[in-house]
Amino acid sequence: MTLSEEDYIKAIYHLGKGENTTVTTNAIAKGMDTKPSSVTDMVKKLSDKGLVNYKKYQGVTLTALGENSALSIVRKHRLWEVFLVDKLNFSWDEVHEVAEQLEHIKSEKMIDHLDAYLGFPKIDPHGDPIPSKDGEFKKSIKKLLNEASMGVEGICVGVKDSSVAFLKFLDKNKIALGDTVTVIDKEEFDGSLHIKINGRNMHISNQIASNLYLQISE
Amino acid sequence: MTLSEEDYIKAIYHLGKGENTTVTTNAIAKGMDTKPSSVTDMVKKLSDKGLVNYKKYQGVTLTALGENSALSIVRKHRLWEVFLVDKLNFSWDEVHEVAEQLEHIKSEKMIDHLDAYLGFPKIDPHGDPIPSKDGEFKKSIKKLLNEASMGVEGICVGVKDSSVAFLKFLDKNKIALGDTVTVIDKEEFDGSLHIKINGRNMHISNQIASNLYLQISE
DNA sequence: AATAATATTTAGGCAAATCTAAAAATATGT
DNA sequence: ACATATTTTTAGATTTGCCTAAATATTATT
Ligand SMILES: [Mn+2]
Ligand SMILES: [Mn+2]
Ligand SMILES: [Mn+2]
Ligand SMILES: [Mn+2]
Repeated sequence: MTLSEEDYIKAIYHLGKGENTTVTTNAIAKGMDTKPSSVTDMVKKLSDKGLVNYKKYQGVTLTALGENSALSIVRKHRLWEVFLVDKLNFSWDEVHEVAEQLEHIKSEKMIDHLDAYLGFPKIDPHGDPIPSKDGEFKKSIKKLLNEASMGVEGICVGVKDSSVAFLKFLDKNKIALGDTVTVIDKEEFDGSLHIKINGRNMHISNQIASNLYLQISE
Repeated sequence: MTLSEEDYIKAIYHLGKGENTTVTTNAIAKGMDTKPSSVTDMVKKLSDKGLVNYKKYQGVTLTALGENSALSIVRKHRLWEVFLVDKLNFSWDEVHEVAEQLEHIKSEKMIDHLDAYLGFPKIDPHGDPIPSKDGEFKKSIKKLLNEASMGVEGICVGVKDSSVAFLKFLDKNKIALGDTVTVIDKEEFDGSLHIKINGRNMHISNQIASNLYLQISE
């Protein structure tokens, strides 16, 4: 598989939301910042190679082979992201572009050794799950904290409001990315939440809760 | 610079022996396992970009810009080789092919952080020097073992032939980088050498001796 | 059901990097 | 010095991945 083919397969996988729903030509073009005619060309090629199911005007789905390939690329992408954050001190918002390149390096031995070296991580720096070598992983959902039901547990993986004021507030209150959060109780009146964060009980306003993303694994 | 341009620039650098000697079209073709006509095409392109000096039928040399680029690629290649050996437990005969891919990843921040993470190594797993960020490195004072005089003692710091076959031969015969070698005697007839390596006596052919670099302690 | 709007495909072309075959320049040998 | 051999360049073709413009299919609207 060429670099370009890999990027298409990965895009089709993501646009199909991990589940194998049909993806349209225009959606792929938008997702990859290219033209629909280019997508048609490539989709034919991928179909010839048995990576996607394609019938004119009907959109595409990944074949079993295509889905395996997609998971393998996603695995590499996310393992490299962990490497960049854990070992090279990149911050979570700097890794994507580099991982976009690293995911195409071809060496099964390298990626397996990297996996072991990183301690077989289960999620990447954005809280997304890392498929195992044989393509298995837990599905997870990203939700705003104020939309999580009572009792739900998740990992804090991002902010909606990235203003300095908000980030300073989080810092001051020792809320950081990667923290484990459990929803203990919700106040009907003002939408505020009682949560447990890294074992510590806290009461946070709805305004805060509606700007924190939680990754919830099923 | 494209991946292919980078590989050409690196090949020209190596064929020029690190010194900036003129390199011929055929030499590049051989070194890169491609055809002379392809080399001519690419060399024109590199010349247009100011990376090489080129006049028809006269061969090429790197410009200052070209040499800087070459050193930057060599730096990346060798740092990744150190990473693979030191962190991912690759052996020195397995790293070249993967480093050939990794050297093209574009992120200055990543390579500088990698350098620091590896502890600013000065040589790669084959004993070759690693250029610093600004393209400086100590020219290696290494000498081929078959060129060393009798009685000379040195440390094995690199190989000239880095083919898998040769590296495997060395492993099998327990010859490794860092080993201390003393030249006991030289056979005039076939150029073979009697050496002492880590206290063990050995008789090696001229072919082996002419592919092992020694750093001689004066 | 006919028309308009949108989505998708086809046709034809371009740039990068490669190749083969032929032509031109350079180097070598007597 | 001249013929021959070798090296290098040119000409023309191919593949991959992309593009624009035009044609065609599908979907939405009246
Ligand atoms: Mn990519
Ligand atoms: Mn990620
Ligand atoms: Mn390379
Ligand atoms: Mn090396």
